[in-house]
Amino acid sequence: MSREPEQDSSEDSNVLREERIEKLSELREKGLEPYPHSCDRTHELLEVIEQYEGEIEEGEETEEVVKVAGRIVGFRDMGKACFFDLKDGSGELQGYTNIDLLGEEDYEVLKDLDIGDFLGLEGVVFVTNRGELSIKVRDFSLLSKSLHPLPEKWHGLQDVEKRYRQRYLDLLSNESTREIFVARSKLISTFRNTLDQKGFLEVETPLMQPAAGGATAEPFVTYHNALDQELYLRIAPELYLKRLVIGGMEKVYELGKNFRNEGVSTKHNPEFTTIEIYKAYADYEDAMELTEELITESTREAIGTIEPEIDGRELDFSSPWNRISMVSSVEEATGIRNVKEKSVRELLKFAKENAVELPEDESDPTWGEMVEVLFEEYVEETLFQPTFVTDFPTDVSPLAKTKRDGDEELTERFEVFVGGIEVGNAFTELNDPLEQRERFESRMEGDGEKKDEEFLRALEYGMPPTAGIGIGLDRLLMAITGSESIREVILFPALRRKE
RNA sequence: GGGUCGUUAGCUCAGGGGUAGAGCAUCUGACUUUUAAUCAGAGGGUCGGAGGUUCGAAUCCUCCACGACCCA
Repeated sequence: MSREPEQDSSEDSNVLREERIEKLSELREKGLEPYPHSCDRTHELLEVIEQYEGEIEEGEETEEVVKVAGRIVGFRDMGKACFFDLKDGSGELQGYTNIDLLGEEDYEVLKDLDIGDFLGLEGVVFVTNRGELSIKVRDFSLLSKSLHPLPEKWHGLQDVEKRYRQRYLDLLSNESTREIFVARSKLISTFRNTLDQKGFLEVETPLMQPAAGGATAEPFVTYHNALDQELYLRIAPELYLKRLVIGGMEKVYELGKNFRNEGVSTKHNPEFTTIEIYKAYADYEDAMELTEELITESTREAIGTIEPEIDGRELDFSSPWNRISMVSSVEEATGIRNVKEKSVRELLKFAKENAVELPEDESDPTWGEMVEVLFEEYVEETLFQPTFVTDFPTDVSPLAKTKRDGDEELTERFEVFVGGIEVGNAFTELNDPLEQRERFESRMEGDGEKKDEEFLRALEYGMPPTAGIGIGLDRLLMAITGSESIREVILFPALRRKE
């Protein structure tokens, strides 16, 4: 069902906006264009600060004339002189001018500008009586007029809904928000740089797939008219990336979005960003080593430390990280002995006695599913320090190879936990095509991993021993910034359309 | 999907049956080195929406919308 877009009812057609629109025509009457095409600048604000901070004595001023630009974020009118704060992408700098510097006519124009307007300034740099580096403005030009007042500068924008819907205001008025997204950018580029340096190729595989595989999740469905078929937004790139390994691309990664048509929560957004990495001739031990390096280095670049304080505790990424097998972790946390030998019935009994709720759709759980349920209930959120949880049960790991010691109940699979959050999942990839077919088929009854004939055919051509890693970048960013909600690390999180 | 809480001026927030409030922002005036500038004055509201109870509702009740948190 499509609906006509509705008039934006939040548009505050109020007095403040009317006043500023009135100012637009006044400016044009004076021959000043409020939206010029370009501006001439010599310095970013931070460059001015770095060049002159501590270099000028109080009362002195530079001979060099600088041209800067930015948004007015504060204005202090003293009558025939005024101070204002200019902000650009690099930083903030105070401007000073007076009626003698500008002449009466220009000075009146300047005083009539509003907080939020973009301004180009020309002047010399000096230090005020109070010791603040400032620019003494001899000329200015309006670069862009703002029609709405900015959020109050002291408290910033607090309304959570408005922060998400109008993220630009959040970014402008809350420095901590800006820092998170700068960190996000650095995190992502460090993953890329590190892998590129190691000779990995970045690849792109379909976001729209004829069958949604590689994970267990409800997909979004869409439709291609010319092909006359349904397509699914991918829930994971895994099965395509393995085809590439089969095709001889032995070290590949893909960084991008996955889509899952499921609940929205503090840990789930319908579209989220992951990086998946495949390396031929490697196993999950190698994967742990690579995961540790990638996460540590990208954390260092993103937030400037590998020992951040989160919730009053020090999160320490120093090597080596903790490793514990899933079964041992469950034994430790629940007190159940010899989980490996316990029957499904015994584990179910324990769960029932301890009021552990099973997933709705698990009427007839397997041993592995029970171990996983107990792990999630008793262990997961206790894993504050970076930890590898290894050797997942086979029946919850349909794409992972079983243990090399012959134990078919367990796989060479691990998940990484940081700050109590699952941030990664990796395994020695199952490359036996006939076993993979059986694994798919034994799970066909449930809602598990769907069989993908095209993928199975590719696997039958032969895939070398391979390690695969998936890391949730939103989750990782949450963990290292101490964000309580995934919405704090996604610029435009999914929200219900507002009427 | 269920529970709890929230939605009041552009922003941040008070007010919990009896005339709609403050600070910042805006507007007017004063002030030529201020910095949350200061001082004097003014304007600004469908109290999220719709019903209901009441002599009277921002306030109590019901439903709806959106959001936050917890649970599924």
